[in-house]
Formats: sequence, C-alpha cells, structure tokens
Amino acid sequence: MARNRNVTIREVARAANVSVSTVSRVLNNKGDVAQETYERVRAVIEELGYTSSLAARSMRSRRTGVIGLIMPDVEDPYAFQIMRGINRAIAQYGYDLILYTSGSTKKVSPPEREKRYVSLLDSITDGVLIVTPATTTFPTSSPVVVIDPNIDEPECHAVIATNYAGALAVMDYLIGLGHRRIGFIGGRPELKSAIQRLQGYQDGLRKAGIPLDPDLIQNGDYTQEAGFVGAQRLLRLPNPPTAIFAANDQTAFGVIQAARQMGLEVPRDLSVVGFDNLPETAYFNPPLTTVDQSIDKMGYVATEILIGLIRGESPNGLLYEIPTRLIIRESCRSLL
Amino acid sequence: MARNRNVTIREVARAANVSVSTVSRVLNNKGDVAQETYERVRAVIEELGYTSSLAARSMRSRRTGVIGLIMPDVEDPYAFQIMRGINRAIAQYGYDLILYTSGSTKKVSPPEREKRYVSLLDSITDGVLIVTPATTTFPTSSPVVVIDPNIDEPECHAVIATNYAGALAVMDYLIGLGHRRIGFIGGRPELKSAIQRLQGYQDGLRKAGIPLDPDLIQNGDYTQEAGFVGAQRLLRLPNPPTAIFAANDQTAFGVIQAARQMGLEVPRDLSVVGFDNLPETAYFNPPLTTVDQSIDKMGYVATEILIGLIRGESPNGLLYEIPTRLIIRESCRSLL
DNA sequence: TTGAAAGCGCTAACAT
DNA sequence: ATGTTAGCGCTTTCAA
Repeated sequence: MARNRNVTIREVARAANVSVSTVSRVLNNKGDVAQETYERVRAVIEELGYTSSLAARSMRSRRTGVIGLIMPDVEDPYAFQIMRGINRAIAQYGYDLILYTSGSTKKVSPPEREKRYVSLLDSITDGVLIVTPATTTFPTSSPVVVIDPNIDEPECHAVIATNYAGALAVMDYLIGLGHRRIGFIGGRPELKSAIQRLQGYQDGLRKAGIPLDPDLIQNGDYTQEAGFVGAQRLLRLPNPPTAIFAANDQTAFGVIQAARQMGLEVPRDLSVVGFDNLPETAYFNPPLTTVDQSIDKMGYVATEILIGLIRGESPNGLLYEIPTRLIIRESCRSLL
Repeated sequence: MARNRNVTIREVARAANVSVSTVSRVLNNKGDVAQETYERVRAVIEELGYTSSLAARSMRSRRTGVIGLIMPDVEDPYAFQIMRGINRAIAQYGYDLILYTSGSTKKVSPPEREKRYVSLLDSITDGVLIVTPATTTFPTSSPVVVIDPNIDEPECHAVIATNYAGALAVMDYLIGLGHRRIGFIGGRPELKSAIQRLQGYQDGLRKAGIPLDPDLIQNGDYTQEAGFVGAQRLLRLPNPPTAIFAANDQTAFGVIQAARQMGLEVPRDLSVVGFDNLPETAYFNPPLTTVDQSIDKMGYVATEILIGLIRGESPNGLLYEIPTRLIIRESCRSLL
C-alpha cells in the first residue's frame, strides 16, 4: 500500500554494508560488482525477504518486466479465453502480467475509459494489451497491441480473426449437406465480429444462388437467451429452416434448448452450427459443430507481438490475422 | 513503461498557471481550492488528457484506490468464479482492481511466491486478496484477506466455505433416497477442501450406520479425467455403487461420460451428485445436482472485509464462513 | 569496483 | 487559497 513498512533498498544496503547503488546493481545484475560483494548482498536480500517496490522501480527505470492487460469486462468468457493465451505467452517469455479493472468510471465512454487505463498502466508496465477496444489511438509512448478491435482500420498493432471467412465456411458446409433454408441468429450488431459473420452468412447464400429470406435472420446479442428466442421465432415460421447458424456458441446452446422444448431432436430434425469454440462448448449435448477462432491464440500472438515491440523489433504490418477453422463435431445432415 | 512521455502534473500546473500542489489538491478534491481555480485546472486536465501516474501516486500517498488480487492460476475456473464476486464488490465500492500473475518464478515454492507477490502489489495497492494461498503470513502492513486458504488456522483474515457440511448434506440426500452403496471420487488430496469433502462422505455413511467400503473411494484431482477413470473403476466392481458423489462438478461430468460409455443412463441407472456449481455446470446434460458453494460470494465477502480493513474497521474474528447449499437439479432416485 | 547525488512524478507538511 | 519544499524507493550518471 504505501506507508510500506516493508524492507527497502536502504535497509538492505545498511545490512550488507554497501551503498544503495551497489544493491541496485546487484538487483539488476549489472555485472560490475565484485563476486564477494554480490553474494553478500544477495544473501542479505534473501534473509530480509526484500522485494523491490514496483512503484519506485517503474518510476525510475525503463523496464519493469510487466505487461498490462485491459479487458472490457473480466466476466466475459471470450475475453477470458484470450487471457489464457496471453498467460501462456508471458510464461514463455518470462514476463509478469497485470490485469487492470475499474469498478467505478462506468459513466465514462469506452474510448475515454480505455485511454485512461492505458496511461495508468503505462506508468508501471513495459507495454499494454487491450481486448476488443473501441478506439486504437492511445496517448502513450510504450507499445500497445489491441486484440479484436471494434475498429475498421486500427491505428496501432492489432490481432484479428477471420470472422468473415469462418462464416463463409459454415455456409459452404451446410449448403454442401443439402440445406437450402438456413436460419441465422446474429451477435451484438454494433460489433464488427457480428457484422462480418452476418456478411458471411449472406454471401454464402448468394454464392450458392439461394435467395435471401429476411424472415430467416434474427437479431441477437451473443447470449443464450437470444438463441432461445430467435430459434423459437425461426422454428414457428410457416416454412421453418432446416438448419440454424448461430453467431456464437452460447447462442447455439439457446437454439438447441428451444428446439428441444419444441420437441425437435438435434441434429435429426434440425442442424445447428455455432461460431466460437470456448472450452465449455465441450459440455454441449449433442456436440456442436463450430467455427474455432483459436481465441486463445489471438492472445498468445498479440503478446508475442507486444514483447517484440518492447524489445525494439518492428513487425511488418499493423494487422495480424488469425485464421478460423471449422470443427465438425456432429454431422449436420440434410433434412431434404 | 516508464520513459513516459505522458503529460505530468508539472505540465498541467504550467498550463493552468498554478503550482503543482494546487493541481494535486484538485486531483484529490481537497476542497481548499478556489472554485475558479478548481475549474480551470480541471479543464486543463481534461484538455491535456492527464492521468496521474499510479507509480508516483502510490509512492507518496497512503491511498491508491486499488485492490490487488493474487490467484494461483488464472486459468482455474474456480478462481475465476471467485474473481466474479470480487469484481462485483469493487464495482459497488468504487475501487479498482489489479490482478497480478507471474510468468516466471515457477521454480519458487508457492509460499515464497505468494509473499513476493504480496509485497509487490503492496507497493501499488491499498490491500491484497489471495485465492487459495499456501501460507497466511505476509510481510506487509497493508491488510490482506485470503480466500479458501489451504491452512488449518489462518493467521490473517480468511473467507472459507463449509465444505464439510455440504458433503454431509449430499450424503443425507442420497441416503434419504434409499442409496446404500455410494461411491466417492475425491479431489486433490493435498487440498483442505478435498479432505473435508471426503470427511463429510465418510461421516455421512457413519451417521446412517452404513459400513465404509474402501473400494468405493477413488482418488481424484478435481478434473474431468479423474471422474471418468474413477467412475469406470467403480462401475466395474462386482457390486457397483448405485450413486456416485464426485468431489467437484468437472469430476461429475467425467462420471456421467463414463457411465454413458458403459451403457448406463443417468440418473435412471446411476445417481450422480457433484460439489461446486460453476456456471458451465448449467450446460450439463442431464442437469447435475450439486452443492453450491456460492464461490463468487466468497470473493464478494472477502472484498467487503478487505475494504472494511482498509477503512480502519476491525471485524469480529479472523474467519468468515460462507454456507454451502444443495441444489437439486435432477432427482437422484434410488435403484433399490 | 564502489559511493554520492540527482531526480522520476507525486503528496503532504509547512509557509505565506 | 496557494506556493515552496522535502522526500517516497529506486536507477543512473558522475566521481572517486
């Protein structure tokens, strides 16, 4: 906290009978310390259980060995999955990670909030990662890498997924099975990912020469409820779809529940495909065919890029795309 | 990062034509600033997009408004669920949260690691929360609250769950349904929670006068695999159990899978009950009867206690117990 | 190889 | 009501 009664570098110095600068040299392995002195200081550090203050360290030095992470919502399973990948990367490269969340400032607009967080973390980290930001311009000199930004042309290094291609793959698959009436339940319409998935749905139909039926497109918001409600609407149509493409796995789960409640068996009576492939998707019954975004990989790659930037490397471009791939878990047969 | 080219309090002061201390007063709403000056400074702060450096702030001041969180493993869904509760609390009380994870130092023993993290966070937070720590003595003056410590008599404020009572409730329930042969698949045997659940299993049988059959107890480690393997062993016994009590929900999922693979229908042929009730448990099919630990509530309460301590309040005792409760999702009928 | 001293950005006395 | 000043714990010149 602050009025820290913890042992400081001064106490270590006194106990080891050296100056603070010598202790600092030992801490940072500067090398220009006599072997004997080095060991004595190390011993004292050990004995006193000394840990240098992150606050003081980051105030003076360029490098802290800590990476900052900002997430829109810690509770978001999607963001959490990204964190898994980040975690792998920091372990691999020997960095520490600080995740910052604010309880207050809900009244501030997202871009403002993000900027505030970045400059906050900026003071104690070597670089910052942001998940699904609403802006990509940040008032900082230290590197920033954004993951899945909700911005068309990011102005900083960004890692994105091939949402459009993934949605197209789903449509190719379903159409290939013989489906002609395919319903779609969308994600949060203000998000780029949702727009791209819808686009893939539409273009997939177009490519196959199947006319677009507006009745078959339902709004959603990436929740299970949206899937449930949307599926009910779709299945009650005079001419219901034989397959439903849900904007994410949770929505797909809602679809399956609605179908069941209406006495339909999945996949016998209805084919269901989802986007995303979070770990809990594995618990679904029946197993769900999904588009795997390698969400955690986005986190991993973003961290790798960030660490490269910290080390002074400069990647080719600003954008890095992680390919999606279709995982067929349960055959979605044609009903025709 | 550090060589922060960000705007500092000095630049704000110069732009607003006041001294740094006046800016500091405005920032901290000290009140003894002229209305006019206050507004001018606020305007400049806004204009320059100034954010005070966490590092510098925490070095000088007692209060940072930030709470630190240390988790054994960010990937652990149990710990994540606790974080949900913490998140609710910090939102409620207007604090910020910093989660600290280290990629390196895997070689250090857990207690040492925890101490290191605490003193690290200590320098930038007002208090620290630790999930399932291996120690409860920390070299810090700022308050620490531990959640579900793996220590019998914690030496700092601790929030724990009534694991034993919960396990007992499961046994009462199953025995009440008529079950006499009840299998048990344990959790990580080095953890207190696992020991207490096993104890509840054994005492539940004893209470009902049912002799303990060692064959019915399988080791586990809180994973799905452990449930799968353990259930296979149990169900292949000459005299297999009619019900299985799994140490947590993931293990229960493994049990269900094993039973299915052996041609048994749950719950018709086998009753399954789990401990824990993470959100993904809701996706299980058939619905699982579990002991809800209110895991997130543990996080919430711990945060409340910590904030109280920060504010100088002193709770009654060191220990706070969160009651568990049995959630009956699917009737576990007797097979006798 | 080591120490002394300056100063990072900020807050909190103490002056005015 | 505002400014001046002394550090917080650390790293980093610069001297010795």
